[in-house]
Amino acid sequence: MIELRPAPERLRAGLAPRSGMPEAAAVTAAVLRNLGRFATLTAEEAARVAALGATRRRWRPGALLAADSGASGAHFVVSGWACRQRVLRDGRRQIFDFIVPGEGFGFEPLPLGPQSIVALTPLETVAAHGLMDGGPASADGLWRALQAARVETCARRQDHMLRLGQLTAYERASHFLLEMQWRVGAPDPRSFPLPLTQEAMADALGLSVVHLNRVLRQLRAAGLVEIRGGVAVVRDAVALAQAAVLPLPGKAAIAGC
Amino acid sequence: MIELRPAPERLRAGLAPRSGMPEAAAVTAAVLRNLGRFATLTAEEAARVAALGATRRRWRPGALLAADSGASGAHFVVSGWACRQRVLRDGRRQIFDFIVPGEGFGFEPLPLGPQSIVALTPLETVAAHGLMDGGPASADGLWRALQAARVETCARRQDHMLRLGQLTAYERASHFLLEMQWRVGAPDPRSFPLPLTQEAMADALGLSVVHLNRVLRQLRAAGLVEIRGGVAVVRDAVALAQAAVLPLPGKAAIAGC
DNA sequence: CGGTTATTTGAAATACGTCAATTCAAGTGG
DNA sequence: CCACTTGAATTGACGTATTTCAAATAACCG
Repeated sequence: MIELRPAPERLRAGLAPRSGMPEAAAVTAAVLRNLGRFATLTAEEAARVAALGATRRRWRPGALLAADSGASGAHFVVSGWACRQRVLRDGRRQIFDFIVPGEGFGFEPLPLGPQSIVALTPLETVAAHGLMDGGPASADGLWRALQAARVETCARRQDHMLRLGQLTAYERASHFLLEMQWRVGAPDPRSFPLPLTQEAMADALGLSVVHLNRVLRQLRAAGLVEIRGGVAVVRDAVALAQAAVLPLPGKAAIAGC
Repeated sequence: MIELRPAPERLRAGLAPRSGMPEAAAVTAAVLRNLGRFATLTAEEAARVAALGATRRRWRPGALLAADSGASGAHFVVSGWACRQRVLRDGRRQIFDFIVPGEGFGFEPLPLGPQSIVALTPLETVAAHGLMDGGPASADGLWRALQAARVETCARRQDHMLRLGQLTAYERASHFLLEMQWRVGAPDPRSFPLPLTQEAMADALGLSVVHLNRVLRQLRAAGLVEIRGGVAVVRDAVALAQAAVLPLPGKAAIAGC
């Protein structure tokens, strides 16, 4: 049986080529798209975000973006994927959360404890300095979007705890993939970029790589979802949601810290 | 072999009798002790907290203190234990966190998500309304204490994720007991109140009751810790800490650019 | 193309869950 | 003080989910 050849760039799926736009704005397109999910921004606010493009910085996979007491300031990831994680002496690591293009980190005013933020793919960030200069009043939409994003992050953490504590491996994987589909929000609802190694997913879901691999094979065999070349293809969204047990924080479901 | 008889009140260990104090202040003693862990309060601030005693309210085990979108306001638990939890349709439940005497809930400005706060023992709360009237400046110590408590809560949640995702049952139980010892901060460092059923602990740690029971038996047999009559007795703190696999800040990340 | 890292698969070990029953402690009412 | 009840703790036997070990592809990268 002849397999279709996966796309040439495997782990670059998070890097979207944006050719037709003015350079500065193109950099922060993902950020605008993401913030737009939470609140509508005024033209002035959008311009303020676009201006951040000047501070672009590149990182390679494995780079440490921020460490423990991370007073490194607020940033947005404009392309590529990162994660928050913590590593034990014996090598076990727990990934607390992934950071996808358009999302930020370091907005918490206080140190968050012994965690570090690490690039999982080639990555680009921009600094979020001065975004809120002038206080909440001067940029209401921005402020509300950032606030809402933080709330959603909290909700996601709860979902993650529930996954780790109560769901089976099969349910965990399904639920995780659904969450990612919803977060990444690709134009085509039937597939979305997922430039993660199985090892990274396993460390997030609290499973061994081997077992995650088997579970993914099950999902593939059952015709629910298929991951190939850094892209996840959803073949049966209904069945996938059913396998995931938990409803996603799609609408009114939102959690506090 | 004759066993010592456990204390008569089994699950009441969280209810400390405070007889020698003036009534109003006695109610909130646990709150003052807890906030004192994070910042020193002025006499004026302490009085403000003590005044909350007038709003005392009682709940019985199983009572629902706050529900999903619970805009029920901020409260302190002054005696007894509660938890934040979420229950699945099929009955599985994940306990996200326990709330011990002196700790508060509902301080988040935003709606709680699909979680509820439930009493695990007979419980008393006071409302925290008006605590911060006049803004942060008027009660600096209080404000810093509450802020620090919130940060600690976040850190605890990360610890919990790490427990659920990476630690074995034995390690989970050890780590959990250590955390509780530290939080409850009893006068005698060799024992502390733990008025939780094994079912509650199991639901927090993502284990079945039966297996948790076996793990606790192992810990007892190994001479590390013993739970009896709602009180945990730490017999070998060093070995317990060792079993808990104290996690360390993430490294394993390449410093790159 | 060769070296490296990721994915995939098999077989065996084990950690953990389920089912079912027993014990134990505390409460109730006679 | 003694049946009787109820809920929690405990234990055994057994099934299953998940891990570990080991090795073989397959994909990627310079």
